[in-house]
Amino acid sequence: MNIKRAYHQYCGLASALDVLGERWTLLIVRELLLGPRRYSDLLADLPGLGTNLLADRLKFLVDKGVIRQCLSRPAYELTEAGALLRPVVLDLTRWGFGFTPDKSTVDAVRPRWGFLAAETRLRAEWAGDVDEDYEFHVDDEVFRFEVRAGQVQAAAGRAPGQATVVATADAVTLVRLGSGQMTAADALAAGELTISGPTDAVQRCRRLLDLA
Amino acid sequence: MNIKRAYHQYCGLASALDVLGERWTLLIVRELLLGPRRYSDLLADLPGLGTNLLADRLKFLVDKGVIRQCLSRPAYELTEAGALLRPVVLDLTRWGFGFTPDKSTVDAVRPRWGFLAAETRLRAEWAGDVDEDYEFHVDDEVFRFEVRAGQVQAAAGRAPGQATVVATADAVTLVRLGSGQMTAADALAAGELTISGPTDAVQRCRRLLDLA
DNA sequence: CTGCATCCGCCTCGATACTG
DNA sequence: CAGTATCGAGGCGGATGCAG
Repeated sequence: MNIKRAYHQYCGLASALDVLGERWTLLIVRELLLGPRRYSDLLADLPGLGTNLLADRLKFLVDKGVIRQCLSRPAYELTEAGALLRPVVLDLTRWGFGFTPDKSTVDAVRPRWGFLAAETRLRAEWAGDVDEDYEFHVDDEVFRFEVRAGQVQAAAGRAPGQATVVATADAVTLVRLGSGQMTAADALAAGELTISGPTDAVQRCRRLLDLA
Repeated sequence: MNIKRAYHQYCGLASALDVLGERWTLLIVRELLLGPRRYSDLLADLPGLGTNLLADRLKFLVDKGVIRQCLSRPAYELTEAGALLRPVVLDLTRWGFGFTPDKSTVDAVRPRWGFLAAETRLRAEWAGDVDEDYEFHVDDEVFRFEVRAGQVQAAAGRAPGQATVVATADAVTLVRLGSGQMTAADALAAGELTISGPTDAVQRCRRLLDLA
């Protein structure tokens, strides 16, 4: 059980795949990108993943230093090394949109996958020198972008204070937007995406997320 | 055989992994990053990969539009969609260097993996407004960076014309450099890396590849 | 020899049942 | 709730066969 299959290649990519290459592993990382999650949450959001396999993967990732158990709560979170995977996951997600078919009934959808699709459109260089939060209400869950000093942070949950802008959409719409199957203009016109708040802040939010 | 295991998630990352997530797939893409390669080359450079599995993977990637058979030669090459994976592969490689152990005798090494490690250090924003080629002689193979109008292209083989700079190193040294196990200064001092050419061009080459 | 296809043993995966 | 134990099915790895 401890003898894992490895590529045994002296190469960074092979090393990365020795850690992340097995089935479900990168999807578990994706689930943790927006903050800590519990075992049962992961299991519920990854249909088809067996409970034994989830336990194996979590143990392995903890051992590799990609994730860790939270100190305060019974949950898992990314370590600093794991958080470095965010650009990789976003790049891969963008690339994968070229292969995402139209929503079929057999496909599962989750609010955070929609929010992740929104994040793939994030152009951090447009983060103005403002201090504001943009909330995304996706189906029944809430996420946010925190803009601070030209940096943008994505996380689950409501904004700490009052959000400057509140966007509302369902997950399918956000994935359609991210994959280019639908334009922001169309989604807004159809009422499938709403962005409310002060006009100038809404403009900044739309520019930041390429929702022109 | 045609019923492949898929995640059935409406998410770009899951779509990407449905294409790239199986064993060996991304390593095959890596092998094609520097130009077309033949079936037997791939087999030789991917020890442990069975011949049937390589045939399956190639067929699958052709079907997905990530690679294609060359028209002129009996070889496979990346399509435009496949070439878009370059930043993903480079990012993953960089990340994986954090998990690359010191060279052990059981690990395979290939010249192009060394060159890839060099490319992970490429900072295209430092590509000056020059027209020159930097050749890398890695073990018994030759690769090059072509700098043209602020863009950099990496490929296998000698430079079309006369290379402005010629760097020489073995693959292990380049992976050590890429993974931060060794500094360029140390490699140069030890003679494990040599960079020859006009002084100013050598400087540009070193700056471009963070070999200060 | 190159470019695969076939066969076989093993290990991983996925589902279910069970436990602290 | 958070895992562990078990087991059938299928993907994987290695050896071999075979056509061009």
